[in-house]
Amino acid sequence: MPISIKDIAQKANVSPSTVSRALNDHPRISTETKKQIQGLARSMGYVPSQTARNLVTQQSATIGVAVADYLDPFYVSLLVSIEDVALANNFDLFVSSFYRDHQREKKLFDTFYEKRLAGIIVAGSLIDVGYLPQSKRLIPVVLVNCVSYPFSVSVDKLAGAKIAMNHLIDLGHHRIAYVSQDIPFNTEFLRLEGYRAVLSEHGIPVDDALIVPGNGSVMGGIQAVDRLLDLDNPPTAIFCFNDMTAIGVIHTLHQCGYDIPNDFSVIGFDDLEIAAYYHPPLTTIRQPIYNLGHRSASMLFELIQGQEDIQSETLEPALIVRGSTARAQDQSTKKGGGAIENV
Amino acid sequence: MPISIKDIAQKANVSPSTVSRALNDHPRISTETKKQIQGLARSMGYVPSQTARNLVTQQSATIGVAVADYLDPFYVSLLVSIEDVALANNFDLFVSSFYRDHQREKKLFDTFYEKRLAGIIVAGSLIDVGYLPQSKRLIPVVLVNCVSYPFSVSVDKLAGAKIAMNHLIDLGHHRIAYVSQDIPFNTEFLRLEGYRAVLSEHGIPVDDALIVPGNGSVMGGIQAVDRLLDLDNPPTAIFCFNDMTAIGVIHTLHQCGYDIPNDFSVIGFDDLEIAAYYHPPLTTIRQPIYNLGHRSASMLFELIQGQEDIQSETLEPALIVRGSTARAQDQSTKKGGGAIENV
DNA sequence: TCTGCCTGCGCAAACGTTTGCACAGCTTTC
DNA sequence: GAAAGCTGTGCAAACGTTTGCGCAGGCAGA
Repeated sequence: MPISIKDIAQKANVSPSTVSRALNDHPRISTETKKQIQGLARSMGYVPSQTARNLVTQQSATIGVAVADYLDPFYVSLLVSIEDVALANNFDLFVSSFYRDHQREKKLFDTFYEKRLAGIIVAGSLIDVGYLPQSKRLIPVVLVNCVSYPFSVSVDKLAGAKIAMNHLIDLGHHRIAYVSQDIPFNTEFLRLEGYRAVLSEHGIPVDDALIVPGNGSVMGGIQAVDRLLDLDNPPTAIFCFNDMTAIGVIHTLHQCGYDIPNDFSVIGFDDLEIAAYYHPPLTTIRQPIYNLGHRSASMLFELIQGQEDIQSETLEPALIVRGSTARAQDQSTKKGGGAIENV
Repeated sequence: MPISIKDIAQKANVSPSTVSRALNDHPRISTETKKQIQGLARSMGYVPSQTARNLVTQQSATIGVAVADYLDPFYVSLLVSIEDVALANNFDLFVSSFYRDHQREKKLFDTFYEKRLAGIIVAGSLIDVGYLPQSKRLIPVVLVNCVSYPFSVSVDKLAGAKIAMNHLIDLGHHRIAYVSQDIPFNTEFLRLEGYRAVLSEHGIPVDDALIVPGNGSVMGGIQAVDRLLDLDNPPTAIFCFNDMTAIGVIHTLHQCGYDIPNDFSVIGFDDLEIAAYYHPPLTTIRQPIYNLGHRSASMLFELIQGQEDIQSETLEPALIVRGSTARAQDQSTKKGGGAIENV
């Protein structure tokens, strides 16, 4: 039984409404009683109940954030940038991870709704447009990296994949593997599309054996390498779904005695903090994570405030060249063009 | 205006209380009306309001978790294990990071209290015993890694530091640096104490120049190396506050052209996932993170349920030898014992 | 002096639930 | 056949706030 506004009212010989007004700096209250009540509240250790306030005002100052997996630092960084915006608006965050499980994602959404949160941001959603009917339930939802949803902020994955592939091809690689994500959702498709498109542009046939499944984590990269090394004709470069995958890939190649980047070029996606500090430092495609979170949160607040003219946004990725990619060893001077048969 | 229990009541021609009982599987309700009301609720898209429920029952099924910094994977892993226990108890988590800022930590605690959460777990607290008077406010608080607090679960940092130091000394190192944490709180002191104790045990004088400040992040490790390499008589081994620091240390040593572990042995603390996948894989002191979170959460639930006989717990760390430490180059056969003067 | 406005405060309803109590109708027990 | 118990439901209070409305007293303007 924490102390309530009524307890203060009783002690101050005023009504609860006066106390409420005093604590909320209501204009129609004398400065004298205001001071007195505020002092009393402090000395009695009063802490307002958000629960009661939310119930009566029918709104809450917290937004829900669901991320695919907060063991992936990408999502944590995203969280931090979202938090910045939320704090600036005096909102706080209810965050949770659904561990890339769409059942848990749906359940999480219910939880958010039971808590009557002011709005929701979902990053790495597996149920995508599933939010369309749900969001009729009068609570704004912004999706991160989901272009099919009307209120979303995304990084252009297709462009990112193309930049990565062009980088590898510019280095003279033409036998390039792609380690994917096992869960087929849009950002995965776009990367694959970019992979294929760039190969075609350079007249390199797509070899399906070089497209191996990962799962977005280190372990996925490890398993992928096992498959790639078993190939009769292994790749010379590996484009990875994300940095965590790339770390798994490089780690395993190291374990097998290979040198990176001399034996294999490896490129990641995300540009996590660890990418710069890994050994070798990772060449990767940078997602502008801070902007991604910042814009998503800003968009959500615009929705909460009832703005109408809101449009999805797309941010551009960038190539960050570090130490995990290098010129292809064998036919390093053959650059692009022409249908080059595998060795 | 989401639909409420009253809307259902009206449609079903019963009282709100009947609806409430039907939805909560109250025993004294006919199976017939129960079925009908539950079906109606589903078809009308009813979602109960936790806000209202919490207000009337004066309790909530969510616990607050404050971590020092969720950019450090250690705390994220901790979160995951806490979440496991919470979910098993049908509670959810309100998590937030205070970024090693004690102002933000205090503010966070207020937020938790305003939300009238059922209990609180704080990991990496900077205000320690500050929770003693606060916790009189009838909300249970469990601290992780804070031995001075009566309800806490900690890893024996002193033992961990000693194990790390003994490992280095066993490898023939006697000029060993320690990269600390800048914020002086208890787990920092304990590591330093272990560092000093083991040196003394082996008759090695403590050289204060070898104790350099970090800050628990990669950047701290980077800056520490700059200072260590400037020394007239640099160390041959480096004991780091945690794995993130160790990564910064190794990265910088690599940048300077050194080989790890041949030129320098580096040992971390925590055993993050990345530790196993770094290059070289990190030798480190494993904190039993899963148990740490699991026991903390369990303890919190015991407190919530009003159990009385609750005692703090201490978990033991373990040495994980991987590739970042090796036998000292020069006088590798001199092992332990005797007062060995620095070269 | 009367009218009207402003100031400072209280009353009471409302938010959406839960739950103790009451009670009507039925069934069982002796 | 009366007493006692059980079953299913409704009433109303309660949780801790906020806020529209009302009102008393003071003050200014005419």
